[in-house]
Formats: sequence, structure tokens, C-alpha cells
Amino acid sequence: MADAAQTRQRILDIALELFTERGFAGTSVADLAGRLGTSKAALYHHFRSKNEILAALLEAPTRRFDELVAQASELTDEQLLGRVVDLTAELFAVAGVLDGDPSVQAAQRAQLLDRSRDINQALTAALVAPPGDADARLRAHAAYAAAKHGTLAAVADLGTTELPATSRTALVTAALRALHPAG
Amino acid sequence: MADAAQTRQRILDIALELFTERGFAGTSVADLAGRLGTSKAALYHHFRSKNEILAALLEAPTRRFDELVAQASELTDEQLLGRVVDLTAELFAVAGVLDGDPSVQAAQRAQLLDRSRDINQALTAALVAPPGDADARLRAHAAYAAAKHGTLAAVADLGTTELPATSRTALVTAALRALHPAG
DNA sequence: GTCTATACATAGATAGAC
DNA sequence: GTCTATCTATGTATAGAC
Repeated sequence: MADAAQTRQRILDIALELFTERGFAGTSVADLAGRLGTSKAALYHHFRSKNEILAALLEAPTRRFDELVAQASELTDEQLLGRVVDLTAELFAVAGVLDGDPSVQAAQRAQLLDRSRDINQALTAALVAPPGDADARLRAHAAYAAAKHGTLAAVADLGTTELPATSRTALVTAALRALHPAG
Repeated sequence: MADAAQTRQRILDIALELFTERGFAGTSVADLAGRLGTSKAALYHHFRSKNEILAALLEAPTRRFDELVAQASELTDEQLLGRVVDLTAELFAVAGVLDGDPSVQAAQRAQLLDRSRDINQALTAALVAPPGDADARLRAHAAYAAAKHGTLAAVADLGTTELPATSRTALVTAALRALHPAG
């Protein structure tokens, strides 16, 4: 009925749902198998551990944000905030779980890979000009939060991860205005 | 050495630390007792369940935000966003756990009391003028996110929940600018 | 108010048949 | 690729002594 790749993907989809609803630590392998409609053993045929499922879930999003970090210095504030809005909307569920669930951080830490803090800090730092300016730093926090969490709230509100162009513009503009002092 | 009220408070302090580090579901009663330096049974003398510890932890913050919701209609945008910044800074750890950890939501849901979503929605709605304007709604999401998550990031960054007046002003101003269209 | 000991359920994970 | 059955550790919670 289903080949390995397909089943693997179904497991990841289900894991994303349940981790979002109950958290990583709050979701058991039995919960996953239950919704999958199979046994725990069947699930362990596709992944060696619960942690490995989480890692697989976070891999692509982390890579995408890492790429953004790498480009950050060459982008304008508007381009950077726009990319944050786009990535957050596209990766809605994972982006929310990623830096919202403390048990995810704890699990990743156990594997020496707590990237999401680094990513948030790097992107925020890229928005601070001039470096060392305390007020600029606060505005960067506010602007980044507006882009990221504003988008998360907007996507949840609108019920779609496909943000219309006008909505995207509104969010980016709002974040930009938070970043720049009056003038 | 310690009377009941004191021990109870110590447990709450420890619970807040560990729930923040590992999440609610990711923290066991044995973990709490371990850091408390006593047995699990001793802990159960002060609280009837792990869920009760969580509820006790969330009670005061939830009440504070509820009060703000009640006043929201009488406040200006600036006053409302200022109160969000103040409450978030003051209740830093709990405010972060409160709407960051999915297992907290799940546990509260089991007790019919998922207030934090309601609070966020109500406060965001209070910022939308005129009602029904899609763009205003998005700016409200961005502004609220800037105030709340910008403050969370700022407090984590500064390492103190006592936000200096200039920092508070910078955050409120940034959130306000996110809210209001250019003009 | 704290302890040891323990009950009982569920956790993550594996063995081995089909 | 999926199953039943099971291992072992840990989970929440309680009993009863001190």
C-alpha cells in the first residue's frame, strides 16, 4: 500500500501535528503510532528513535534559516525582514514548534545542536545599526518579533500559510517601521 | 527549617525554572524533587499533582492579563502596548512558558482553561481600528508581537526583568510605529 | 513535614515471527 | 513492512512510618 518514503513522510506529518498540539515531550511514540494506524514497532522500522523524528522534522527549516543567516549581511533591512516573514509563513508549524517548545530545545541540546537561538540572535544582530547602540538593539528585537511572531499570529488568524502579497507587505512594513526611529 | 508557605514557594520557583528549561511535559516530579533536595512524597505534601503546580504557577499572571483585557477598551493604543511590555517584562519567565510550551496548553485544555490564546486574541483585537480592516488587523498582530516577543527577547538579552525607562520607551515606540500606518 | 517503599501505568525501544 | 509480545526504565501518585 505504501512504500518506505511515503510512510516516512506520513510519520513526519503526523509528528508535526502532534508535537504542535501537545509538545515534543508531551507526545509519546504510542500517540504517533496510534494516529498512524500502526504499531510502535512499525514506526521504529522507519526511525531509530523519537529524537530522530524530531531531528528530521527540523532539518530542512533549520537549513533554510541558516542560509538566510549566511546572506544576512548582504541584504537590506527590508529584504531581511521580508525573508523572515516568508520563511516563517512557509514553515509555519515547524517555525512555531522550533522556538516555542522548551522540550524541543532540551532534546536538541542533548544532541549538541541548539541552532534556533543562534539563528534568532544572528538575524536580530544583523538588524542593529550602528552596532553597540542600545536603542537600536531594542528596536531590532521589536522588529524581528513583529516579523516572526506577527507572521505566526497572522497565519494562524488567516488560516493559510500562503500569505497574500498585500498581507506580506503590511507585515514587512510594520516590522520596518518598528525598526526605524521616527523621522 | 522551612514552614509550609516557604517550601511551597520554593517549589514554585524551581518548577518555573525547570518548566522553562525542559518544558512542562519534559519535567518529571522526580526532577523537581531532586532540585528541591527532598523526596517526591515530600513534594506531594504541598501539591496534589503536577498539574496543580502548573495551575498555581499560571494563576497570578493569568489574572493580571485578564485584568488588562477588562480595561483594554478604555486604554489608548500606547497605554495598552505599554502595559503589555510592562506585564511581559515583569512576568518574563511565566509569560514565556505560558504561550510558548504546547504541553502547557494541552494540560490547561484538559482542565478547560486555555486562557492565554483568548488573552492574546482579545488584546490584539483591541488594537484593530477600524474593526474589519484586514491591514489594520495585520498591523495589530505585528504591533502586539513586537511588544510581547520583543520584550521577551529584550529581557533575555539585557538579563534583567527590570526594564530601564528608556528601554521601555523604545519598545513601546517601536510597537506603536508598527501599529500605525505611515503618515 | 519528610522519609522509604511501593503500586500501577506508561515511557522508549527491541525481539523475532510473518 | 508490519505484527504481537516483551524488556527495562521512568512516569505520577500513594501508603504508612517517623
